[in-house]
Amino acid sequence: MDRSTRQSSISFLLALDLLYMDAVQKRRVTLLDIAADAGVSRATASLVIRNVPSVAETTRKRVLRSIKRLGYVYHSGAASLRTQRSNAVGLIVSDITNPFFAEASVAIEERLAAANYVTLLGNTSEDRAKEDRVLKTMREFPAQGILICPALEGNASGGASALAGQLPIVAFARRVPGLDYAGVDNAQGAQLAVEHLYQLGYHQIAFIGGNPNSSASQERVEGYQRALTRSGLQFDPLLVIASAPTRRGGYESVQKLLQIEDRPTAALCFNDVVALGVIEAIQLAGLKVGAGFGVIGFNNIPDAAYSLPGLTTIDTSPRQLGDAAAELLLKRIEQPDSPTRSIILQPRLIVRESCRART
Amino acid sequence: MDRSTRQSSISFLLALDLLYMDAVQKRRVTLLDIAADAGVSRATASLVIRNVPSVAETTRKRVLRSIKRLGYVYHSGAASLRTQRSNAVGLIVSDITNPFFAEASVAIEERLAAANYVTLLGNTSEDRAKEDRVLKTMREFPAQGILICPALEGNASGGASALAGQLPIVAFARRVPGLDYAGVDNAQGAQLAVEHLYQLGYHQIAFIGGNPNSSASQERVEGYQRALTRSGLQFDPLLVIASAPTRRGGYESVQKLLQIEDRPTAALCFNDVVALGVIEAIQLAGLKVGAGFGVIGFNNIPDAAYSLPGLTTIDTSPRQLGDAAAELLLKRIEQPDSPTRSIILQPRLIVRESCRART
DNA sequence: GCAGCCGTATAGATCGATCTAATTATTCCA
DNA sequence: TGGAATAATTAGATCGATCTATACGGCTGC
Repeated sequence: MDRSTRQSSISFLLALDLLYMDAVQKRRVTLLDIAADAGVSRATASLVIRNVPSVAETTRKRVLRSIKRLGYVYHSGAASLRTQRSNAVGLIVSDITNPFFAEASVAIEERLAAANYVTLLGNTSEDRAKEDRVLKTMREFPAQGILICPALEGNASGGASALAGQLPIVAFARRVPGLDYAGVDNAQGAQLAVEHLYQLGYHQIAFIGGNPNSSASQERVEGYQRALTRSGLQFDPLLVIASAPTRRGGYESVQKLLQIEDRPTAALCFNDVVALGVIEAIQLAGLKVGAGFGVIGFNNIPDAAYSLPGLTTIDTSPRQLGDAAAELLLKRIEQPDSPTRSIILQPRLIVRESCRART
Repeated sequence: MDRSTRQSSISFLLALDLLYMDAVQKRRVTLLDIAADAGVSRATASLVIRNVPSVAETTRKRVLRSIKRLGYVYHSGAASLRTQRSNAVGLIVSDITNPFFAEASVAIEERLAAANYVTLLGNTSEDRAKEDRVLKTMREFPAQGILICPALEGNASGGASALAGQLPIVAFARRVPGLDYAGVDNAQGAQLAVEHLYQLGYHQIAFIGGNPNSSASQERVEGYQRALTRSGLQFDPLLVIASAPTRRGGYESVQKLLQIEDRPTAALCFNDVVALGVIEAIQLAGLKVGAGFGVIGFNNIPDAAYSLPGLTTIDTSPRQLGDAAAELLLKRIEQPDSPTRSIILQPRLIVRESCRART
């Protein structure tokens, strides 16, 4: 069946086609079919589906009727090839199982969808090799831009850095040298937390959790240290206990914490999930979270409000973060050669019951 | 600059091109450029990048060198158009913020990536309108198949059902009539839980959480009811308390629970997150979770092991679920006309401390 | 009556790959 | 050494849309 002859003997071949569709194979209905059916050219049909105003009302109606009648489905892949815009953006997350990233991802997906982009998801599970694979796939797709929270291990995303000039790409939550960045003022957040603890009378403060490779962790430790110094307290590297950023990580860190002589009276945790693990373990050890032992988290995930005791934490609003990151990327797609930008969100202290005035 | 003339006067124009690339605009390097540079045809270049063996070793090397030299990037979008395979699959989740779905999504993304598919993410936030929009976008993309956990509100995904014949599509975690389905034997899980409670001496058992519109919830309530009956207990609709499937939902449900005369002594919760909320609220009310009041969750999320007390729960292995769902979809993409299939995973009881023998 | 213009419609080239069918090089064996 | 068999290569069509440049009919105004 020769495609180019179809236009000439419209209705006859159409009937044939419909028969074939059910019996042999469902051939895709294309603009050419629509054009033939409506008695216009491919070009005109294209104008109609794109809502270009220069089409006479009567023809538009006729084309729309054909579209409905034949069950036409738009093929954006084909359009992408011609327009050179795939309307796809890659979202690379180190661990979408982490509530903070999950929230941020939702915000990103929403913002992108609103701007008419499809989100390509890649979860790296903190694995650099997987990250490189995903990056490659997305670039070849080709995605019009990429949002990435780089996997840890090593200090920066080599793959992502390398693409910097070639593809709009924005880092979020973790810095990558040379890239646009949306993040939280981690140092400031940690500082707020430590000052709060200090004012309540906690003077032996540990920092629990976080991977030393992550910029987020580095910045938080930095703020922690700065606040200690400003309050006239001594910074002791032994009080910084690294762990996986999970509940389990927090739980297990407490064992180390309890072995320290001159045992800490409070802990600033890398994030809320870690903090919840710390709380369980501390309580299990017979200490009283809230009065005897102060705990502060980071991120203010929904669960934080419903733990017992309620978790005092630093709000970092992942949704805003995701929104900001998506916004940065959209801007960069528009202007690929603009200078790199950063958006740093200011965190807030949320006071609950997990650290009250020390008795 | 005429594209078709380029092939004839290779090196001269190439030099020009490179100059232009930096200065004016970076034109994409295509297979035609590679072919010209390597002194072969477009077709041969294509054979090389696809690793087709029928290419002489010397030409292969020559082409590969050109690819590297010109910095060629494969364009799968163009290939998709020709091969009619986009290598993209849509993943539509009602709420990826829910740890259960997050885990399942990770497994899905991994399985799809292994099969060389890109995952298009759509988060519906339980919003049917958003769901329809996402479905449309993905169908037009065009995705080769779709994995969907339909949004609630109404009882079935109208949009998804409608696409059943036209596009490979698999439902997971929540049933959709007429579609392939990967899910958990919810009734069986609930039954295990109730039997466990009964044997430990809890005879006044409530069911907390879950949206009556979700098939998962319906099935769990069904199993709950069946187990009660088998154990010779009375089913009381008042003991079934609906709520959002969140920590907050569980927390708030406890208020209603405590107002019931002849107050329940145990609760089977719709999921672990709800259960954690229930535990907090119950403890706040001065009851003792574990001995005085039994709580069982559903899903066995990582947090369940680290709550205090450890949460007895029904393991539903979201990763396996995601894996099974992806598997179903891949099979259906291969054989679009095969009869619909279901994979129902069998849950296991995980005993921890949140319900011990009733004292 | 004719140039000029506006509103519509369209033919044909194009995006960047792959596929088909045919062509050219090379090898092998009688 | 000739001719068949096999290996390697390629021209041109194709996927399904959009874009550019042009054509055409009708209307205005001088």
